[in-house]
Amino acid sequence: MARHLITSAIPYINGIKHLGNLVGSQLPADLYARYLRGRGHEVLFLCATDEHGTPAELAAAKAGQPVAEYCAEMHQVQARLAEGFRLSFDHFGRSSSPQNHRLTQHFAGRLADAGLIEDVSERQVYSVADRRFLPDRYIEGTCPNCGYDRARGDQCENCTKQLDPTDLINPRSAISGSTDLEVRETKHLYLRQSAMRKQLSDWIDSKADWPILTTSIAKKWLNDGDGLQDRGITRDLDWGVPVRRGDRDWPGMEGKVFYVWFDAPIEYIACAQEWQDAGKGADWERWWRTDKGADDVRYTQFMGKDNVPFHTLSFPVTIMGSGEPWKLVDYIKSFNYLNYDGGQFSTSQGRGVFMDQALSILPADYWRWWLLSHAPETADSEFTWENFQASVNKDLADVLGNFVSRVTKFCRSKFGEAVPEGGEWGARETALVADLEARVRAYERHMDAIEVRKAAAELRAIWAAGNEYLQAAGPWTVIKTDPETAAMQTRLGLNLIRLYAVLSAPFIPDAAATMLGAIGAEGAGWPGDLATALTALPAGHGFEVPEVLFAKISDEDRAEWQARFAGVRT
RNA sequence: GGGCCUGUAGCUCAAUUGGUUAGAGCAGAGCGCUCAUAACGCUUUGGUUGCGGGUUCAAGUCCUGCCGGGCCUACCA
Repeated sequence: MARHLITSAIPYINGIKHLGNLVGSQLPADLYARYLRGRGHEVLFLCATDEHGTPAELAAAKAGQPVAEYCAEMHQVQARLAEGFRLSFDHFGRSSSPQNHRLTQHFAGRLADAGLIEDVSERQVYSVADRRFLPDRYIEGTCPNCGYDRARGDQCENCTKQLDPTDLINPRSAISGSTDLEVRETKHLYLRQSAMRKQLSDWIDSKADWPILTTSIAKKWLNDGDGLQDRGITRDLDWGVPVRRGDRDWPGMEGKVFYVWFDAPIEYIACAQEWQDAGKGADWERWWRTDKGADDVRYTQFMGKDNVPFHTLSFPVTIMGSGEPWKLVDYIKSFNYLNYDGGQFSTSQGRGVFMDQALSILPADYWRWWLLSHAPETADSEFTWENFQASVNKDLADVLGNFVSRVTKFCRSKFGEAVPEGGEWGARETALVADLEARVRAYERHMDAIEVRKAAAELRAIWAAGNEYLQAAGPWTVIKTDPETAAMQTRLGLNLIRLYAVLSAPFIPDAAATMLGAIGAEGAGWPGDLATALTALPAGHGFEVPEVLFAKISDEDRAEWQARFAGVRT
């Protein structure tokens, strides 16, 4: 059995995430983690909240709270929602943890010792009224190119021209609207990514099996213009990891913090320490240090495409540049965006369905199934209520839910609530087993390759095979003339429920648990040989008819939700 | 502007990386079944693979030019 380290891109702290965020990283990561655990592998699945940066400070200010308090609260909110969606993190950490502070400072020290950090003096816009330096996009003004009066300091959204904040006419703070701005000199640390360009390039080139989306973004950044640019890794903010060189002060950097994108990926590592410190495990370094047992770990990261540059370039520079034997990522699974009904999901504009709203409408499994079976793997995909209703009703209620229902109810009415005895498999059963053997192995291949949509399609076909078999076998007719054979057919049907529960658990864990509970097979393991797996429930084994697994979404429900979520979240 | 991705049936997606007659699910039509959440099964209609050239014995796949959609473009994270 292999050991798998899995991390999901860590969600930003400033609010509740929407379904697009969920399907882009945390949900597929959970699918993979659950699958690998199901196969018996040792898994460490980590996620955390990303808590630093200007937006967090502003969100806290807006909420009228100290930023630390705000982040602590929002972390709890996100943790509860993660539980609600059954995200099976081994630990859900915080990038503001003391462990991450220490580790971030440690990495910075190592990188400085290796000559990969340099001081750069630069001029930045400072807002006197806000008493802070403003990131480019927090400065608004009139576009010198097209005259649009709400152009941002990095780019004009109207004419798409890239801008420098000092280009803007009548610049003002996007935070307060103040025009009391001045350009001040400030010193920052830069990570000399350019010095490792060759090493990174060779490394990316060696990853021929990565999704095109991942490697093409990485190569673009490596080769665009003058090649990979160095990157500022410090900011003039209060909230963050104070700039220190390991455990020493960093002269000239007093009062500054590391840039959120420097400390956020390091939290993947620190999170393992948090996991251990929380008493959930031991010896975290055997997951992260190749000199301490991690050389047999396979490390897989999940993220939306916007995160790819940081995971293919900046974080690897941090790891490689440290000169220490930290585990590098083995596979990066990246996703496109999920759109909402003709436009984008938007956190800032409150457009779409958010995690808390989703759970207030329907249980997690409904969302998990739709989102995963429509994961934006090759291109952006789109959520519509019609499609959601159709998929849920057909796949979950009709194909799977109704199968469980018809088998258990038929058995109860004809044989009672125990697996019936008698009869032997014939040609039809042997053919079914052969068909399922091929399908289950195909399902495993897709899951191993993290081909999410293909895996979902195969799983659905496996469910459908049960209905096809029942229809062809017709135990409700056979029982009139040959009760023994009908008993055998019904017994196989009950065993199929057990099989389906195990196979489906990564996608729909709650329903899978209900199914296993109903047939009294809670400890059922991953199927090896299908003939064996489908005889696991012996004659005489008791079961119960479960409640309806999936209720259908009515046209009225759909219309009501469609209307409710047509506007913006307030 | 530059780069990348994408365009296949009414809808959502496949197509073993250049190889028979382009396949699934949904929706539509017909038939069957009656155990089941009016569920299930079988059959079936539906495609000039965005458009035009080119390479090749062979192109959805490669090249090229248009047209459309999307993303990224380094100080939001």
